[in-house]
Amino acid sequence: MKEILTKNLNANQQEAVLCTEGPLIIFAGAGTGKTRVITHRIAYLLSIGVAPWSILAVTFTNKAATEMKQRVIELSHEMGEKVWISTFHAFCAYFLRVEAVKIGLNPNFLIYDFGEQKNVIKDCLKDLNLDEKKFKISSIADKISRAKDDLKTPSDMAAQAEEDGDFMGTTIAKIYQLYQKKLENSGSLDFGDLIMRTVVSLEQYPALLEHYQEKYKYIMIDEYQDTNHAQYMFAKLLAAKNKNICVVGDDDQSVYSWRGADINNILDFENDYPNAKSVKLEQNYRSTPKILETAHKVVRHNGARVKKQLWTQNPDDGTVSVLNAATENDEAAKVADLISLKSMNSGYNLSDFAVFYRTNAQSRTFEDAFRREGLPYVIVGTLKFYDRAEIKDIMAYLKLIHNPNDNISFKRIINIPKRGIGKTSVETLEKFSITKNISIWQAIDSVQEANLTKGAVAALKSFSLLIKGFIDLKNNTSIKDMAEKVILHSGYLKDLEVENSPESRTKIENIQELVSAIDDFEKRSPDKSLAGYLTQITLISDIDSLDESKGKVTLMTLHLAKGLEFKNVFLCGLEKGLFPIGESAFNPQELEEERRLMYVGMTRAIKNLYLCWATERTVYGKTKWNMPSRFITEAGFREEAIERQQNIKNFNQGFNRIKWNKPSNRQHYNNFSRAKISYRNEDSYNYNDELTKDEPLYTPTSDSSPYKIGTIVSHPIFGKGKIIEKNGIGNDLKLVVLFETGQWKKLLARVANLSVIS
DNA sequence: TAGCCCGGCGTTTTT
DNA sequence: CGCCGGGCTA
Repeated sequence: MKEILTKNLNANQQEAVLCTEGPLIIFAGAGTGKTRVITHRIAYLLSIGVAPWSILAVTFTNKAATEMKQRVIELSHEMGEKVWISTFHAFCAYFLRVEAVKIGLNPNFLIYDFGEQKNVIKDCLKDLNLDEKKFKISSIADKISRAKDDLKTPSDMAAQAEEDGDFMGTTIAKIYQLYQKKLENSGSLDFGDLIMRTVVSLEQYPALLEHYQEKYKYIMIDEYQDTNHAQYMFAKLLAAKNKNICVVGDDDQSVYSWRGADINNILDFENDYPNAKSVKLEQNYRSTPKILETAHKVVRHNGARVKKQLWTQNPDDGTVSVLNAATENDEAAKVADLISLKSMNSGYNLSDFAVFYRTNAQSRTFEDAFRREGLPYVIVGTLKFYDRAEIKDIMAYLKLIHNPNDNISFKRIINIPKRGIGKTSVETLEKFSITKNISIWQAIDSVQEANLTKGAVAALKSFSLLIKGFIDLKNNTSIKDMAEKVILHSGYLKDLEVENSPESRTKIENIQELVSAIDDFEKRSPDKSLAGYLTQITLISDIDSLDESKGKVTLMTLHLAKGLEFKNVFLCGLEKGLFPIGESAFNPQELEEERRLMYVGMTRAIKNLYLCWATERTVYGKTKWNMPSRFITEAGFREEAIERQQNIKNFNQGFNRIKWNKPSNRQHYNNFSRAKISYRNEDSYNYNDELTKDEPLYTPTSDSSPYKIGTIVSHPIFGKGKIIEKNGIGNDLKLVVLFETGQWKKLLARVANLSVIS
């Protein structure tokens, strides 16, 4: 068995797999077979007689957890099924549900997502008479979340603020306190509570802690570099008895400090567990040596890191190159061109391409360019399916049916669809409920006392009847039927049907999708309760369903790219001020995190890596001239010369001529390549010839040459390329060809020796 | 109560 | 530039 489980592993991987007892830290660099090691280690534990229910493996994403679980099952079959593999949050939610009574928690608690958290905070500000302009909701939400990450209670926060003489902090502590009270009143927990309540309960109830310590004799924590203090304590408490804790991570890929992750957890592991064994996985199975070298050149600029360097036996093919564009539209157009070129002529599928950017706002130009080019793409975003308004509305109904005291859900749907219960009515009712110390729902029953208009009272009564009707059905109706009844009887669907706009039709489709997702859940999940469903929903995200994007280019932020790999990667917007973003260049710690993000992005690439930047970029309606990102120079691309051509005016005339005379799909090549900038490293040249200033960019329509814009050609030295500009005719015909390496050349057709491919 | 207009604001976001 | 939310008006 041991042989079977280790024969496909390298020496270091084997060492990690076979080390089962005592604390172990595995530094697993990008693409070094981390999941392989974790899953084999679990399988090995099972093979030597460890009971499956005594192994606990936690990660951060559902995607990682699902994948891990699947691979463990492949290796260990039924035994693998019984191993607990999940996210921190899912485990804690389960723990709190099971132990709720013991630890004084409402066992029917639901989980508030970020949007609901913000609504609660908004209510708190109103109650405390605080100005939303002074106390920004999202920043308060952030502070409260960070406090929970650090296991700080409202009074901890208040004490700290007083010690520091921090008036703002004192107020935030008050908000935090009220916020907790409101969560408790509505029987809800937020994400941070899941972890914090678990840790606090384990600390508070020694018998409980001992039980779980006994149960989980082997603990594995994935992505350890991203753990926050609460998660760190969680692992530490559970492992304290048996000390069989195995953490896996890569300090070079820690990019979530702004969410409370503490990179010191991984850096200090060997101090926490003095007899810990440490294994470094440095052989990379993903990328070319060139990509790894370039990525290392960047990340080695960081001070706070464990020294290590990835190496590989992979062949040294593929390219790393810098792609400069004139504007953000030009950047997107060039990327789109390269992708269509390579996918049509070099045997790549569209799903082999990914475009990464630092901010979500950058996705727009790519969407435009891809649509123009007819390239299918998928944006993996933060807007989850379950974040869509119509989905949240239906979910709010379900939540309210589950727990009518949920004020946030109540307020969300009280007037959706419109029932004539406006802001003022709700406000009056809520104030009334606060004075009576009951939920808004409960207040409806004594609504006569609340000084409301007759119409509002009647509307509230009928709303109350509607919800009560649903509640009566709750125990003998499936969730799917319940959802369908809600959609129908609330009038929600009817409103959308009457509207009959493209948007409303999309909403109806989404709602239908929700119903089938619910159906699916009820068929597959062992826990078919409404509470089970609502919990599961809150804990999933967009990226979990990424696999479906076959045949499409993937667009996403760098943060979402972690853990993925693509044959061709475009890192875009590599400009000063954009990446590293904002002021972070001035703060060493933030700069190092940005650099790790760059490293994460680079190490996603299997074959070809493009570092893209635009000389000019319009952000928030303002056009700015940019310098290339320091990460480009750190990657070893020497800045040979930067000389900007300012002749934009002349150029725009050319643009206009193209636009009016030939409204083709090429118009996004306006102000093409005005920057004369060249970069080189050892074996990757990227020299942009300067275009002659006065040439007309107008392309004659009567032209018999085989070279058209969009034609794919092959050059004896530069390889395959696509014609993206042409000027002149006959012997003077000049072409601008964008080659697969990302470099582009201006060529005189007469002498260039091009052959037409398609 | 509901719809419109204006002003402020705009990193990243595993759960 | 474009979105969202608050405040004002019909």
